[in-house]
Amino acid sequence: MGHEACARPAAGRLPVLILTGPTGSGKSEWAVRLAEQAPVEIVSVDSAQVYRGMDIGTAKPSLALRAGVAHHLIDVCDPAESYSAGRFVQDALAAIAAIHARRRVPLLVGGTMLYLRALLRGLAPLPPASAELRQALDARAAREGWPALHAELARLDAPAAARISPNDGQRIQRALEVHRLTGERLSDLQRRSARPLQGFEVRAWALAPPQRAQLHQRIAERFHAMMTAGLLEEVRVLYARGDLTAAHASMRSVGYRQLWAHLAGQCGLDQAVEQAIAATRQLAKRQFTWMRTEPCAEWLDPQAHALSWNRDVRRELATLAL
RNA sequence: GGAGGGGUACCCAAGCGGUCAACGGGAGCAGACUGUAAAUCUGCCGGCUUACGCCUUCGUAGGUUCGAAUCCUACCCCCUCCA
Repeated sequence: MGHEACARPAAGRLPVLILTGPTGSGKSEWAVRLAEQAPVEIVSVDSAQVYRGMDIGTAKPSLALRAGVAHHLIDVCDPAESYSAGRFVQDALAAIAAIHARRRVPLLVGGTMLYLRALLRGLAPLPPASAELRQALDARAAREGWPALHAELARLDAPAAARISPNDGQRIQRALEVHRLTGERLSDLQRRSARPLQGFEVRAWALAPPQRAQLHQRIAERFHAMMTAGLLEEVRVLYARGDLTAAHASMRSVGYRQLWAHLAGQCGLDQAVEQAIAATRQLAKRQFTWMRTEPCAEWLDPQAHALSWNRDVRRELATLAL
């Protein structure tokens, strides 16, 4: 993905491998199998696996598995905090550097496409979120409605407002926040961004199950398996902590959000499960949309290419002098 | 057997003579996406069509009417209550 992935290697650049795909496409298994047979360490690109205590619902690799194969950027954040794309870029670059220092190859695996894009194309130098500001903006939006704040944004940063829907509270909020924090327009700041992976040789693959219906089937089965594995209990523990709310980024994750609503008495369990499965399908669909706009990843059919991919990558890695 | 209530597009559901291919919601499909992104938002959503438009729909079959998802008749199915 990104232009780097298209460029053919200049000799001597350090390799960075990327394996992405929609939820349930099997990328984690592929990655682990490769890492068991090659000098590869896995860097998770997953906005939910970063949270501690969210294991079953995020399909997090088990501790036993992680003891055998190095995984990075898992369990790095408490669910009461919010992780972010900016933090991910920092953390991922640090992990990549550390892996290279061990003369091994980083394999970035995950489906959080914004994180991947942030790493490949870079983020503008924007300030991090301000909880107080956001709270104030939320309060105003509750009174006046987001369209009113959108109108304000149109006065402060017309180009940004033009791109953002008057109903897109999240983006209106961020644009206003950035303006308030920096005195500059988001649309100006976004013109500047470095390319974090510029110096590396990047190879990217995307697992794309060709049959949507089959993926949907898998997604449903996987969620039911999570329930059997104790997902409801896991969410109940988080619910019982007392310091988390449905508004936390962590608790808005697929599966957690719906089961949280059930625990809060807002719907029956069957309904929550059904909604969680639908939300997972929708997530997978959005991931496809990202994948289609990133022309530089090579698409693979997970059924057809599992063995050949593994073999080809190992062969390629063997030629690298680390 | 008797008394009520109901059958609307993939699902739920409004409509109760024209302005109805039929309000809403869900699901689905497509798209956007720069520090919340497993988030947030946008468009499409009976069929054919780029569109104008045309065609087929509101349990089934008839009927009333210039005109019916909406009124009448018969029939089929579902639910509740009484027997």
